[in-house]
Amino acid sequence: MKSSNVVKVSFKQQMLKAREDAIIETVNQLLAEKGFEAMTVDEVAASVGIAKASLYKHFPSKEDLAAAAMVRVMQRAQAFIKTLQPASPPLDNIRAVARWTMEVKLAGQMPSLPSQNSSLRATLMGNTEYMDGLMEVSDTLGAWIEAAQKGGTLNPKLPAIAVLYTLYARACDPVLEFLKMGGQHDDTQIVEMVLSTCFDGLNTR
Amino acid sequence: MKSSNVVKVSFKQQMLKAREDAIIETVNQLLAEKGFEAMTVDEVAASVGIAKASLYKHFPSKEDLAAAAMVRVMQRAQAFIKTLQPASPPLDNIRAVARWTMEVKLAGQMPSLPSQNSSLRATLMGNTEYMDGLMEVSDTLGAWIEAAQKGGTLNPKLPAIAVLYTLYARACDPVLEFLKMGGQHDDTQIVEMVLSTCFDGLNTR
DNA sequence: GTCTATAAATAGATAGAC
DNA sequence: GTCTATCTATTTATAGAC
Repeated sequence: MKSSNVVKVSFKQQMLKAREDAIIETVNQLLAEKGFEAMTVDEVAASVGIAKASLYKHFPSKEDLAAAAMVRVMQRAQAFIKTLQPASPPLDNIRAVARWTMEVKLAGQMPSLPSQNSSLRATLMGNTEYMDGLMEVSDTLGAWIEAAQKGGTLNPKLPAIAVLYTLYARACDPVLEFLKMGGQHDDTQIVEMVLSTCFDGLNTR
Repeated sequence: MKSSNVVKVSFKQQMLKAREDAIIETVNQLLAEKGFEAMTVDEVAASVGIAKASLYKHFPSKEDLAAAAMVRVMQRAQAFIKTLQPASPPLDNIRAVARWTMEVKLAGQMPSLPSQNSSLRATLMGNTEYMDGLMEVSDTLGAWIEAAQKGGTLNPKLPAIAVLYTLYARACDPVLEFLKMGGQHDDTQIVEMVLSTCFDGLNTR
């Protein structure tokens, strides 16, 4: 009897999680496509295929809805970073993260960060899961950056924080979509080009 | 009598233009601060200090209001480019444009480009003034880029269009505001750092 | 052209039945 | 938890007096 209950509850929870995953997936896509302000809860509900009121049973507000999607992306980033070899040259890992970020963006799955004074910003900053993830990622990348600078592969004259921000900025680099719209290059080529401009610069070497 | 009329009309038109300039100035600032979707017409009216209905006598829609601000920025870019010496090394002029773009952005006067499927996008693409300005700027920069690539100062392996997009992207580079928020560097230092990452890359040279 | 007042549409969010 | 129906606030846009 007890174990039966446990199983039932677990099953229900699995269903719940599956649905919430579907919701977050949709929100993620809409955030990447049009941003937080332009995305409407009606759209989300229609796209998921449930009533708007049902959405609000899962998430208390539009901000929390978006925050859940941001948390998921952050978790994916953390998961990807864990697949990298700590023993690899730091620059290799840094480049791998930049490449991953751009691939996600090109796949239309990178939610654009909220602009300066969005209501989403405050929600995100109060979201422990998101902030913890952000800090963990920043710590890992920061260590790699400093190691690469000491190792002489990354320019040691740049503040490490500037390098870190430059990496983060690949998540919202419009060059990727511009080049994709041009139709002259496939995703792989685009990623390689932007990687080149990012690490090697525009000038001749 | 006739000349008096002419003067009167001209004066009225000057007043009109002055007011519209003030409106556009405000819109420009709001666009830079929060983007098109988050900016409201009420805000604009309140900030300018006139009634909302009066705004609509000047501009037929929110999109046209924003487009006017975008046109003005484009005109400023064109004006700045005209101050540059055609005989200068192309790379110098390219860097000057990049620097100017970032300075405008840091001053909070660079409206963020509308995301992929914004209603503003369509309006802008149908705005001859804006599109003509964009093409003129692109032609000038494009010529400099190709000259710099032939001259061996810009990496000739990169498609010129990719270089052009990379320059345009400085107008919405979040690294600038991130570094500014950090408070560790002044605007001049920030511009120099981002210029360095843009043209020299993150790697050691 | 500027204003007050008001439409008309849409947004985020909730009530309450099932 | 899901739904339909509704609320409340806000938003873009207009009417109409001056």
